[in-house]
Amino acid sequence: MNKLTDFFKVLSDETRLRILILLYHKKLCVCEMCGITGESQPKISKHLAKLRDIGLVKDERQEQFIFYDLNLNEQVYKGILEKIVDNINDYPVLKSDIEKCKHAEKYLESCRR
Amino acid sequence: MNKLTDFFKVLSDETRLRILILLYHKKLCVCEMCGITGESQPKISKHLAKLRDIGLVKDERQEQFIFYDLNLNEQVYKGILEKIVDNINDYPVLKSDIEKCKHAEKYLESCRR
DNA sequence: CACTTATATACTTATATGAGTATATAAGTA
DNA sequence: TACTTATATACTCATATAAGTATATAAGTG
Repeated sequence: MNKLTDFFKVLSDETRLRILILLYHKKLCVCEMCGITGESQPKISKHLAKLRDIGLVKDERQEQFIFYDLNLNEQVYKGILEKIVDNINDYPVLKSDIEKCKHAEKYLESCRR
Repeated sequence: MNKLTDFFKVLSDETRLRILILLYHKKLCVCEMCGITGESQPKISKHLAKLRDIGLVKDERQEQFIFYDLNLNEQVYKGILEKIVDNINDYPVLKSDIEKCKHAEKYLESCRR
């Protein structure tokens, strides 16, 4: 059951929740996630590291960028994220993130600030 | 969204998760929950207090006992608990709790140890 | 009204967690 | 091979959290 409670601990942090909901929709690289969420790179990277450690995401380098993708083995986890997405209108921040992620590429250029 | 992340923080503690899944099945008093889970009374009470504070459970006195019941306003929350229950075979502790809660009354007598 | 019982809370302590800043690493490019 | 860029990690500090023990409270009972 630790795996389940650990999963909920992941979701209990807003930044991580935003990341997971983003990745639920699209494979993204770190600087895209920074751009979309407005959070700093170390912050995003650190949370991604946690997600990676417990196997919820996987990373893959594509040229200069490292792209992250969901890696949800358990059906339960997928179902829970799905519940949130189904009620996305209740969560404006998540909804706005998803909108922005449709044009994620534009955050690639502006990666360096 | 804080409400959502707070909900997940609730679920990230094993004791609270056990309590919520129990209450999902049956209205219970504190000492029944202690008996079923094997956890101490202050521990259970403290976690119930948190659940009460954020409005996830409601309490009601019946004679000597104070019974707790789920108070899930949001459909999302109900849906998430449902996902867990649907996969209860993956979580032996929760499954055993539910079994025990079918005979919860017997923990009323033995409340005082 | 004293006593018991069920539950709640206070206090202490140990541990975990997250943020920010600075720095390291590793791959790509000139 | 030096330089840049993208990402990861280390370090520090402030805050949050959970557990255990002791104690308070509030209702019921003799």
